[in-house]
Amino acid sequence: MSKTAIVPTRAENFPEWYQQVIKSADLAENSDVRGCMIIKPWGWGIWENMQRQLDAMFKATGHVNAYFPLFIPLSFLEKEAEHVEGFAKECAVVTHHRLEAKDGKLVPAGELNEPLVVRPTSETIIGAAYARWVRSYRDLPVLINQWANVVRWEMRPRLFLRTAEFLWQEGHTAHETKEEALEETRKMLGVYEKFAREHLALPVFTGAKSESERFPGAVDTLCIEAMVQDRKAIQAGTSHFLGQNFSRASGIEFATRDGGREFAWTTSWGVSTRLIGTLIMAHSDDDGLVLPPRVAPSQIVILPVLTKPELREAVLRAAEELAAELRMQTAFGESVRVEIDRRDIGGGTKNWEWIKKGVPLRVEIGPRDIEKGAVALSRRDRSTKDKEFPTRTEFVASAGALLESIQNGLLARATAFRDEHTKLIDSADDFRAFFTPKNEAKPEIHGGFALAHWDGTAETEEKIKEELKVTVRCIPDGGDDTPGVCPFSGRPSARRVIFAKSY
RNA sequence: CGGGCUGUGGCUCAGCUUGGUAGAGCGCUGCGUUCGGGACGCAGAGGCCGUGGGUUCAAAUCCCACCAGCCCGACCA
Repeated sequence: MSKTAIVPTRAENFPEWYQQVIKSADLAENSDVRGCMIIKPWGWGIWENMQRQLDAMFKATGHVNAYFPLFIPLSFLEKEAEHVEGFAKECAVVTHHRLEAKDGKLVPAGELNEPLVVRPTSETIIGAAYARWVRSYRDLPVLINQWANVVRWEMRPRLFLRTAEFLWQEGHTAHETKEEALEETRKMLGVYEKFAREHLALPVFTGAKSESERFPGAVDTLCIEAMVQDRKAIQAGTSHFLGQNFSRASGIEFATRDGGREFAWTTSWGVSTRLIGTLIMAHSDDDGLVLPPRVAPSQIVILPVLTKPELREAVLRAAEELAAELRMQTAFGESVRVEIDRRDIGGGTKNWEWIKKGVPLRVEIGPRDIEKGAVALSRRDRSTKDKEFPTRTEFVASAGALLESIQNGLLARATAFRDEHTKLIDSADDFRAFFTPKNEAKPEIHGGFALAHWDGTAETEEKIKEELKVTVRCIPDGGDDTPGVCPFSGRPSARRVIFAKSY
């Protein structure tokens, strides 16, 4: 048995492995406020890349950015009945606006006339603004996105996957017609799917949520659903068709082309820092984080071999020169991101730190390499022992292609994994067997996505959830839509849906 | 919000049963030897033992209360 950098391994204890990967890669940590995390530079670097790349895709589809307030008047939240019900239990509420010293302590003072809710999402406050901005069909569509933090007071937080405060983007659009709004909802789901696949190397299923999993207040919730290495599903992004529910609640009304009045058709769509958690669980291994090059804060780290003091200067200079040449190369249409680790610590320790951080390419350069005009190259998608020795020139010329091949390799691997654990299931017994671990005391990784028929009722869904903790993750687009029989109720089923345990 | 467990240097923990001068490993700092796969030696810094009260000549240790965290449940787009 070989030693792994992460203890325990994925097979031994997946949730604990996940925490250790984050810690070892120095991505984030829990803060002094329960449920809130500190995102450290390496983790933030990933988010910055996601933001930059997604933002470009939003702009390319005609959206602009704006910013709406963190605080929402309580009365706004009350406007949409289902919305209230969905979020009321997890809202942080601001009731005072001042602190006064009393017995050496600070106590809240200056009670607000109307409490303010820290946004759990922004439909209501953005709706109120749109109601003022939209007068005529000529004012439509409104295509706005905002990058923001939101707060949902979660009982059981987990770094990146579910935190009380998290970062996201929320797009909010208003349209003249139902068809246009539906098209927008679809279009943005497509953007998410493409981003997940091409940038995060995550194959995802797209589809619609069942009634019970729908966004509170939405007519329809579309989602991208990913599978991670413990074979559970994770909702990685959602796009909602809100119909006229929110425009009616907020009064987004416009004069139609024929002189009538109508409520606008709205959508909203978002992805969050949860994508980072998804990324970690999808690609990382027992030696730590594995990053798709496209979102890696640094794609190549140069590790100068600093042995003899008299050679130090020369080695560092060679490292600088190599870095400069690499930065002139491109991968994915951007210039290659390179950093040099100049720290004077043990070479082995340093190397392992970068393995755990998941940097795609590690390049050692020392006196012997300089002499031979070579570098020692290691890829994060290969064994940690593998080392190649291309010439320096070869390496520089191939750097971009190497990164792209790592990116493609990760996607291929994740796709194979997902396909291997996606099964057509037709009987209730097979379904139970699929989702039941062999060792109840210490459940092993089991299950996956079950493509099974479902009668479409919330009762059947609830029954399955009770028994197996398995839910309908999505009613997938495309694929097999032949009718069948629901194995749980015997009633007719319009088509197969994806069942899985989920995050 | 229920049930269980845990709070001791930066981190992981021992010490508590049976009260008597605060411990280890890792990490950190300095010096030296090392260095192409997780180095070693020596010297050092660093702690109101979660908080408050009680018992006692004496409390990390016993008792009570509170606070915080973790796990399990409930809850969760």
